[in-house]
Order: sequence, then C-alpha cells, then structure tokens
Amino acid sequence: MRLLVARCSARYSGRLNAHLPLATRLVVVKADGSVLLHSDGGSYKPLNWMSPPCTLRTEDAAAEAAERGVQQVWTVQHAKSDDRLVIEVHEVLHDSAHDLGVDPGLVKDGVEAHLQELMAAQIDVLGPGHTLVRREYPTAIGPVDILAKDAAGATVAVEIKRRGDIDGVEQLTRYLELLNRDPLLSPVRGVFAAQEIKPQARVLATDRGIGCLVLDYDAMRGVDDVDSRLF
Amino acid sequence: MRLLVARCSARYSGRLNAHLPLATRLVVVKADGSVLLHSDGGSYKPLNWMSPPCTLRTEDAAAEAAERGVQQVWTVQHAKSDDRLVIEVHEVLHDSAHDLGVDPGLVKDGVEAHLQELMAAQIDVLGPGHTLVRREYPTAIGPVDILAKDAAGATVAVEIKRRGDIDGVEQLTRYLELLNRDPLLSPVRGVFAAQEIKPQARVLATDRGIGCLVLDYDAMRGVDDVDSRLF
DNA sequence: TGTTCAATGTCGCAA
DNA sequence: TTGCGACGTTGAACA
Repeated sequence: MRLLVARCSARYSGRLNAHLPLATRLVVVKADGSVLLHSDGGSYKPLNWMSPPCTLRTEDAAAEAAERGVQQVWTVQHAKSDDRLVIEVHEVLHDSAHDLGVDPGLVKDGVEAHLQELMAAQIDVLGPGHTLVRREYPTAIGPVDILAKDAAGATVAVEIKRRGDIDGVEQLTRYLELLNRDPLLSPVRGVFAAQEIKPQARVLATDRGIGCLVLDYDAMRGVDDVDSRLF
Repeated sequence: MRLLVARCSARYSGRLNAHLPLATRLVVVKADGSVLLHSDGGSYKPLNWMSPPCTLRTEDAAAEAAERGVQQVWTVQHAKSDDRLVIEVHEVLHDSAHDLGVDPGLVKDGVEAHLQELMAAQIDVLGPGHTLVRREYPTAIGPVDILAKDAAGATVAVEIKRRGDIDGVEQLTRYLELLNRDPLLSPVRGVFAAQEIKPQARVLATDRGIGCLVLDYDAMRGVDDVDSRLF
C-alpha cells in the first residue's frame, strides 16, 4: 500500500465525468492497483477512486503540464472498461509504502435473516391462531419469506424487510398475484412486515389490500431470549 | 488527517455487530474525528469505519489487554447514536499527521438530471412532432420525469434512468395508472428511456405496452453543445 | 429537520 | 456471468 499526501487535481471519466480542483488530499494506492482519493472530511466514501482490476501508470509531467505546476501525472485505467482516473500531482507532502499482507476479513453478525427466524418462531405476531406453513416458500419468481395460515385456515404470505419501502410492496404484490393463481392456496392475503414502514409504502400496500405490520426487533429478540433460556 | 499503519484488531457495535481479527491495516483519522480502517485490497469501502459526528479517544492498553499484546486502545464513539468502534492497536508501523485544509469538492457531469435536461431540450428523440408539456410533472405519488404530447396530440409520460432496470418500469407503470385516471390526459402512453436498458426491464416494459428508448448521452450532449454555440 | 431518490453505488448470494 | 436484494448503504435535493 502506498500513501501519498499531495496537492493534486483529478479527472474521472467513465460512467460519468467528474473533476476535482487543485487541493491537498490523501492518495491511497492499494496492492491490487486500486486508488482512493480522500479529503480530510466527509464520510468513508472517497472524493474519487478507481476500483480493481486496474493499472496505475505514473510519469513525469510533460512540458505543457509542467508549466501549470504539475510534477507528475498518475493515470489509473480500469482493466475491463473505459473508466479512467487521471491525477495531476502538483506537490508531494508525504510518500510512503507499506506491506500489509492479506486481510482475514470482516466477521459480521447480521440482523436481516434474524428477523425472519424470529417471526417464524413467533408467528402469532400475525394475530392469534396463525400457524407457520414454511419459511422461504418457493415460487417461480423467487421465495416468499413466510407462508402461514390464519385462524380460519386462509393462506397468508408475508414479506419481511428491515426497512419497508415501496419496492417491498411491489415484490409482495408479484408473489400474491402468482400465489393466487394456485387454486389450492387461493385466496392468499398479503402482510408486509418491517421494522419501519415508509408512509408511501404503507399507502400503496393499503390501497392493494395488503396488511402492514411493524416489527419490534428488540422485543422479538427478547421473547426469543426467554425461549432460549427455557430450552 | 492522521495516518496510522498498524497491526490491529477492531470491533464495531451499532446497527450490527462485527469483528476484525488481528492484521496489518491502514487507519485514517480525519479532521472531523471520523475513522476509516482499510485493508490493502477490496474496493473503496473500508473494512470498518465511523462516520461523523464522532469522537476518538486514544489510551494505553490496560494490564489485561497488554498481556494480549495490545499497546493502545482507540475508541471511536458516534455522537448521536450508540454506534461504537473499538480498535486495539498491537504494533505501530507508521504514524504521521497532515494538514489538508478544506476540499473544494467534486464537480460531476452526466447524471440523471443532465439526461432529463438534454431530453427536454431535444424532445424529438421521442419521434418527430413531439412537444414538451413539462419536466417533473407532479402527481400524487411523485413527479413524472417528462410529460409530452406526440404528433397526434396524445399524452406521453417518460421515465428517465441512467441505467434502466425493473424498478424503473414499475415506477413508470404506477405513474401511468394514475395519469390514465385523469380524463383530461387519458390515454397516456409510457416511454422508458435510459442510457442502458436491462433485458428483463425491456421485456417487462414491452409486456405492459411501454416503449423503450436507449439514450446516447454523448450524442445528445453533442447536439446540446451545438445549440449552445448557436444561441 | 425529515423524507425521498439517485449512486462511478458496493457487496454477497444464487441460478 | 448475470440477476437480485441488502447495505452500519451514502449523499443530495426538497418539503
């Protein structure tokens, strides 16, 4: 990994065109040739970058550029597309290289799949008398998160999201349309369940006769913990 | 901005829990207190990070941690949430600080807004005789990108995307359904316009009687440049 | 300040 | 490889 702190300007062309005026920035060159251009603020997203696979070519500035104060020109060319990042280095304030080795990677502990597990285990959050048919009920266009029966024996299809927006309602709508073609299941009622449901999504769901259910993750996990202790 | 290259492990807790095993990494501390943890590969996304506003506390390792080889413990606490990143520094290989100043920021060109401008100015890409009604035509569920009339005076609703996938077709379908309820506009025809249209999106659009239009950004910009020179 | 939508999104999984 | 959905999404525009 090479770290450069330098006054520089940059130009990206590829999926869009973008330009960075002259300023002091951090340039990170990773072992795979990828390049990040960071300012001293903002978030983790660089001002500009090039993703691997790509190649970096560094060269002294041509006469024309040197007159504008450019010392070096770094060209980062993507290997599989026309994406290109050109950095004009005006002044180097720091330059160092480091051998980092391979990273073992991040170990995550997710929330997303957990909601589905918890809901399957506590299917009565749908209302008294509900029973689980199965999780990930397969259909031609993908698995329905949860299929259940209500107290009256009618089928209920549940789509679970952490954040419930309009896309999730569309997804559930497609499932319902398909499921309702099956005479063994029809009529199938839809429930859109999420930790948070956006107003527009709620309106759309309601308009289509789909129920909305806000899930309390902490409460459900709490119940689950109690269960865990009992067994 | 402080740059640290160090053997370290890290633990994040907040919206999820995650752990980074001991390895050599780059730690970037920005002027606003935000922290990035980068490995020597992957994309521009750090392995772990803390976004501003947050505060960094660095301290020498307690006896218990020192026995595990830890020299320093860096705790990055988010100011407005419980998000926390704890870095255990085992060995410092590089440590430097740099004054970068404020960045003038990135200038972009070629995003969806540009496409919409260009298309409004060159509405005849829809076909001869088309006229613009207005951009961002408001409806109850959000603005339609472009509303136009064709040569015969019939209404055309256009949804513009940089990359056209299935979501954009769904969006346009919702607009069309709504617009067609308006007797003053109905019947409204739909056109899905994008620089690139995914095959699945094209199939879905065609199935719903929605036209597909692939936009050549460079060509449209070229025409626009010519116009700019003329007036 | 909150909501909505685009993004050079990126990332991971499965068909 | 491609499609598809989630993301500690981030970021910007707008109400």
